[in-house]
Amino acid sequence: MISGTRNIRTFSDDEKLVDERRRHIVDVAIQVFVTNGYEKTRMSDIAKACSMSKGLLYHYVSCKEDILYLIVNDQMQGTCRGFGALDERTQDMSPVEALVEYIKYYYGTVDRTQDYQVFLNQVAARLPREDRHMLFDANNCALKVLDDILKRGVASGDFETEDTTLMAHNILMLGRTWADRRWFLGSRYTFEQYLDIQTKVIFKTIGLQPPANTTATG
Amino acid sequence: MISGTRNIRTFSDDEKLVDERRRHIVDVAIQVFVTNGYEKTRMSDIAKACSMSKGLLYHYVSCKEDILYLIVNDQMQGTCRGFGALDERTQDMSPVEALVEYIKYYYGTVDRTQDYQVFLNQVAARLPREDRHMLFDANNCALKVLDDILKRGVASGDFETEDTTLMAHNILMLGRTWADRRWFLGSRYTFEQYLDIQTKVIFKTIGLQPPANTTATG
Amino acid sequence: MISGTRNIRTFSDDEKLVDERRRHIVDVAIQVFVTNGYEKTRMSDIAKACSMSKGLLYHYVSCKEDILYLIVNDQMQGTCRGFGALDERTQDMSPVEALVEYIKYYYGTVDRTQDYQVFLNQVAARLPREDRHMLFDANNCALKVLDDILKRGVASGDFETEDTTLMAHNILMLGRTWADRRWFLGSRYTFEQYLDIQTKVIFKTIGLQPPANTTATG
Amino acid sequence: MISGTRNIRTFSDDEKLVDERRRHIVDVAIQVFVTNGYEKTRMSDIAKACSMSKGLLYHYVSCKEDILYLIVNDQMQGTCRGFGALDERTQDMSPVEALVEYIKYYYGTVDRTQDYQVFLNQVAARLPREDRHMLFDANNCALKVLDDILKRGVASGDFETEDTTLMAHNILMLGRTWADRRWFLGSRYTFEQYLDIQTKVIFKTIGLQPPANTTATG
DNA sequence: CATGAATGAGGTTTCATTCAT
DNA sequence: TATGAATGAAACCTCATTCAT
Repeated sequence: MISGTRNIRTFSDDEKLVDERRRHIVDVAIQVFVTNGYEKTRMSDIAKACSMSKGLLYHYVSCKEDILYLIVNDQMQGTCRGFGALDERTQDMSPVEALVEYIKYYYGTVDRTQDYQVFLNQVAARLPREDRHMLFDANNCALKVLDDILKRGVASGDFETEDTTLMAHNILMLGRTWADRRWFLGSRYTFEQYLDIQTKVIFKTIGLQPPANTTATG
Repeated sequence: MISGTRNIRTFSDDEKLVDERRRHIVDVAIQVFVTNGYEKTRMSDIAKACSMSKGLLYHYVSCKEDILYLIVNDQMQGTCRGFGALDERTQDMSPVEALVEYIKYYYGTVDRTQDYQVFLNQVAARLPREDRHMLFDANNCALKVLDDILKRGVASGDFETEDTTLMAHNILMLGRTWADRRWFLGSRYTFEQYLDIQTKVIFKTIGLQPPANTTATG
Repeated sequence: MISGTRNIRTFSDDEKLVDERRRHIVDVAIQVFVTNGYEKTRMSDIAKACSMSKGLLYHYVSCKEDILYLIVNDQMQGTCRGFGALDERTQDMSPVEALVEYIKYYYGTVDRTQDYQVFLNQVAARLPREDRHMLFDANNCALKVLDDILKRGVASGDFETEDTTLMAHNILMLGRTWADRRWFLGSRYTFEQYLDIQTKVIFKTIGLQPPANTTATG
Repeated sequence: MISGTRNIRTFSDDEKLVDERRRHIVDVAIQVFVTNGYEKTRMSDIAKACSMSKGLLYHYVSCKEDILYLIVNDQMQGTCRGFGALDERTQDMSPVEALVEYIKYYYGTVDRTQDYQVFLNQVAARLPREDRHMLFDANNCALKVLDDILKRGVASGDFETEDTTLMAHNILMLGRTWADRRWFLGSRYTFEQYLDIQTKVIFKTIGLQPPANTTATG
């Protein structure tokens, strides 16, 4: 399930076990990496956090970089799956509803994966060049869905914007910011407030009246 | 001149020489760090790039982290100085003029220091906690000036925005994005185009007509 | 049957099964060792090549060195048995016939066990001191039989040589050489040619006319 | 001077020092390898034997295999140089004198480098394929000189042998044997005796009267 | 009897930092 | 002031061996 394109050496033939263990390793390692930083984290730290011996860890992964790959790949697949579902879900909505749904979904995701977002900033440059495409792919996944919504809105006359792609990009970036600058934003707004205000700002930017009720739960 | 709050061990008494050498180290090291990453860069790499021996490098710096500190500190001081000057320069302008000037200045700075911006993402988490304040300070420096401009604009009725601080923050973030996402934006826009479009977007967001002529070259 | 002096731990009481399995392990392991080298071969490689689990392998052998011991011991016993039979077979022959028979037999053995011979060079120094005697024993086995033949030949006036033991040793060494230097000799002679020429050389060395017909196929 | 074809990573630019240190490492490491075996020897063992820290050892050598390469390369170059000189020295001699000189030289070399010869047997199979040529080269070096001598002797009617190359090879192998089987030969002969007897045997093999006086020093 | 997941000691290699010259 | 040889702690990774199932 985490297994993407790259093939990672294993000493076990039990595919189910390997997936399970890698799932565990990914879940644990990301926490350790986020806390200590990628470079400062030793393989033994990860092993300990996984309640495994170093040796066993190396049964499922052939080197430290593999873990990085697994983490990024896992997140990227999750991202794409999430936006795929969102895309379908918003097909029947009006552009405005779809936009609101999108923002709510994406900003929520950022909020839930703050640690990962920050971590990604640190390690993106470390990823071997042949693996960078994952970042592009995930970005495009997210962008495409929003771009479509904006295009529909422009076509229907709901939205005013010259460049839907840049607008989509901007909306994404302001979401990402919630993670990048939590040390600044976190002390000023709750997530709900941030979502609310930014939604209003975005609405205004594309020439819409602010939504009556953005957050579903109120 | 680069020496901020932190005191860094030196074996030299000639303060002028120390500053000169540190200036050189900072300028060179940032390039090396940006190219290879902080962790992958060895002290000997830096020494070689500086045309110094390792021993001499350690005359001006007591450890690798010192170099990181010097780099960030240098940039942060530059930032604050720049925004200080900008602040004075915009005092006599109308809010609209000041805003345009601000955006032009900040986005230009981001463009010129792209590498540093990206590098900072990687190493921010590595900075010892007692040095993180530099990031806050630089951020506040930049934010304060813009916030003032926005507040003046709101007061004068030129701008419409509920939360000037968030708006200022957004404007900054969209500038930073030019560096963070150059792999996406760089292939779609020249810097001038990006500046132009984002200025328009910002204007719309705060209820202004787009400026007649934002970029100097038109 | 393979079990020599040393007692090797087993988890099985079924002696016949143990012998059978060890026979298999020895036959397979020597191939793997010869291909990869003793040190580079992992126990899991051997287990896999034997179509066993590592655990089962350890039922018949207590450590890696045991396998080495079993291999050398097996070969050494085979050698001694072979030369024992040869000894009996040549008792009734004339010294000249016996010598020819000996050379044919020994050189043929070397040819058939080339890999083992080369392998032995690599690992002889690795054998624990208390197991080295196997090499001496096998050497003496082979030497004794030949020495006897030469002595008979000298006594009968057929052979001329001052030092039968050294002569015997030389004859053995030139046989071993077929394995040691196959990268040189193999491209110049077939085994039959090599056997033929060396037999002639040996004959001349001990003052005999070359044999009319040494190899069976002529 | 030890530097052959392969380029080995260094952290020092002082070529003279590097050569000197590598010379030392080679001289020491071969002793350690011979005593403990290549695989059982740890880099720290070599470092200690060289009175260096592990780290310094790695300044002159990039991995354990490099040391093996240096040793083999060094010996092989020494071999070729030695046989080159021998070749020149024997040009003006009669074939018989040249042969005696050759045997004395080669067998003496084997005697002096016993440890290395045995070591080479152990590690030949470990050498990366691209480095094996060194063994061929050294072998050919030695063989060529002897082959020439034998050919001259055959041409002059001094020697009788059908196949000079095989004869040369045999002579070499019986020399090598002094090292390979010192555990057998060493207890029966002194080196001088061995040299003496084998010279006689070789003489007889090529149809010569035994030399009046083989060992120069008597 | 049979399996292969699990262990952890131990080996190789790296590199920030020191210090004699 | 300037050098770079030297150090050694610490990281990564391997694999013989064990043992619960």
